[in-house]
Amino acid sequence: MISERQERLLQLIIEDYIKTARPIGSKSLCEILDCSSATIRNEMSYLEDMGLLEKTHTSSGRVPSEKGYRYYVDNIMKPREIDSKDVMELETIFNNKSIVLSDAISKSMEIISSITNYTAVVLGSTSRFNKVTKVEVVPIDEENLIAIVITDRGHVEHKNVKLEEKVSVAEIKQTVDLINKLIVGVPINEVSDLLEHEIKPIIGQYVKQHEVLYNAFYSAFTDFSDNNFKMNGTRNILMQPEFNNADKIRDIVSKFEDKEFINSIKEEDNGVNIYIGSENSVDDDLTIIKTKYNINGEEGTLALIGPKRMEYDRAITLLNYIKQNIDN
Amino acid sequence: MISERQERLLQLIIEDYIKTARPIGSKSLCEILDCSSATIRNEMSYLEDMGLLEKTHTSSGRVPSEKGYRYYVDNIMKPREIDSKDVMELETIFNNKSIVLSDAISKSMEIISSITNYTAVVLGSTSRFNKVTKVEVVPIDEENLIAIVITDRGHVEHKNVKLEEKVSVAEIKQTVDLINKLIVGVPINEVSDLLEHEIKPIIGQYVKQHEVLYNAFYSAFTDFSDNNFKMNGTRNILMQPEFNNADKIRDIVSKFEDKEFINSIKEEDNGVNIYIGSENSVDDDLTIIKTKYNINGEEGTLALIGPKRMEYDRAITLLNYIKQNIDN
DNA sequence: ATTAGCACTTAAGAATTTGTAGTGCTAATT
DNA sequence: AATTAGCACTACAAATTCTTAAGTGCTAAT
Repeated sequence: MISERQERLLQLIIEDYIKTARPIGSKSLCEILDCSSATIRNEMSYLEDMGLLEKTHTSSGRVPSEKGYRYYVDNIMKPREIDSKDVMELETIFNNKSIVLSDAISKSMEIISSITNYTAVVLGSTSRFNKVTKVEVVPIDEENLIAIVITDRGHVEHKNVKLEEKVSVAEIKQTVDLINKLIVGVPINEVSDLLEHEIKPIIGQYVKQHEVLYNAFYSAFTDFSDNNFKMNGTRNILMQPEFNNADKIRDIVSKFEDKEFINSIKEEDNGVNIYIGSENSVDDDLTIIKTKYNINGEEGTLALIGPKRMEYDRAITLLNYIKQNIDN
Repeated sequence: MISERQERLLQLIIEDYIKTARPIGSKSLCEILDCSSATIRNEMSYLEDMGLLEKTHTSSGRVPSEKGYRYYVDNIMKPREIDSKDVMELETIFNNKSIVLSDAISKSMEIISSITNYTAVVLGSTSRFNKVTKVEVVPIDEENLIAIVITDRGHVEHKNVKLEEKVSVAEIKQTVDLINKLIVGVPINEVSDLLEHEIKPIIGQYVKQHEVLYNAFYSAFTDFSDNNFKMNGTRNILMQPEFNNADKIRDIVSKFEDKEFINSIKEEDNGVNIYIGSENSVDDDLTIIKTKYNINGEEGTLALIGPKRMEYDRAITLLNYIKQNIDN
């Protein structure tokens, strides 16, 4: 068990370390805890035995361990009130009635990145439950056409398609009409099945060059994974003093280059999830806090990436604020 | 003036330095140039006086100066035949008839980045001369709609629009029909003018809530600058030994974060342009080679970013190869 | 339970040493 | 006149040592 004083000590060490990024020595806390450095050393030693603190070398001050941060987040930290300075800019975004939600989200994450100096990620993806509202095809010339799919939640997907052979405009129109008749209202995760099993045979009956056209549309409809991915303030995280090392920075930049990296983290629950160091699969030296939103079938992921000594309370509060605003 | 032997020496030094990234000493070239190191030192000293070589310190070997690279590119280097290994993968992409040009470009730049270990950039933008083929509006609910604009060259732009007040479906349809009637065939750079001076007054006559609708469409049509920007292999450039320094890497990453950075370089001519070090406005330690394509009104920029000791001949040849393939 | 006191540890920085890869210059050689 | 051998010199780079400062743990006294 951990005494009240020990918990208070842990809090002081973590919060100091978050600010300064330097190991904390026993002497520096004497006044605050109103006892001698020896006493503090004893307590520190106990916290180290519990795995909550670490030393960088035998005679160094203490640094929070991953477990220490976890303890702090779970037991000590209180979700702080959102800062009035912070909220100002964000509020104007969400109050602006003429701004579309997805833009509001991007914009607000930009702001969060810049005020926290962490890296913000928005990964918007269309829910599988979006239903097709309309399929539109615009011929460009005899070989090229554009297929556009619109869902009931306002998601638009378009794809340039190159036909391997020339196909008459009439046939294209016929095909599209057929598809439209059969496909509207179908959730997009069922589209490819439907295409293959129901629509394909029918096209075959009516359309001469059905193979060519079918292939073209099939590829247009199945490639729905064109996620919109936005990252703000990559540089911010690199500026943190713990990453003052060329190889470490290269490593992080490399990881960020794969746009799927954020998906490698499995969600725990529906709230704001915190992955400290090795709890995330991206990098042991990073903390990633992450949440999902799902508003009318448009779903997405928000994440904030910082060093392990992140200002947890502030970051969580901010991310929560955005989530609240999206959900309302 | 520079003698033949001096030019040969310069070439040897540059090509060696491109490979090794280490200063070249006089002794190492004795055998190749068939003379003593003292002679080479004399020649080197002359090349240094000409500003083509530099030393990192008084007793170091020589390193090419920016002027040296420039001389090399302008006078010594011969555009080398494209490597058969390099061309293989690229060829299959451009020979694949069912792949759309813009995808072929992205894909091939990806490959170039990975085989050269430089960073590749594709910045596609729609030419101002694309003409509007169709305007489509899909209502999502009473407050939201999607405006889609398609051009004759296959460019699709869509925008979610939030109406400040509820507008009847009939009115929306009326407005769209009006716009469609007047706007099809107009180059997109003239659209906003047309909207303002010709269409606005007409909408005013027929449509009750013309203000709301007009504002919505105006913002949808003017925001055409949604360039598609792709960068491959950011990490590659950071791995170069000359950037083995945390601050330098941070600096470069920061510069790359602004998607407009590549536009800050002014094109010289229509071919493949080379900007060595301070010749580009991005970073004194980088060389950027850059070219434009314009095929049927779809135009864009390709760039390859490497260290100053870039394999100029190879990089130029590769970029040229892509350009050729796009143009045909 | 707390604390004063002291021996001990380690990293980090400064100063010193040593080695090495190179230079420039001069005088001799071709 | 161009080339080269020879040598004194330079500056970094890597290894070594020295010094300091900030911390610890432990013991014995309070």
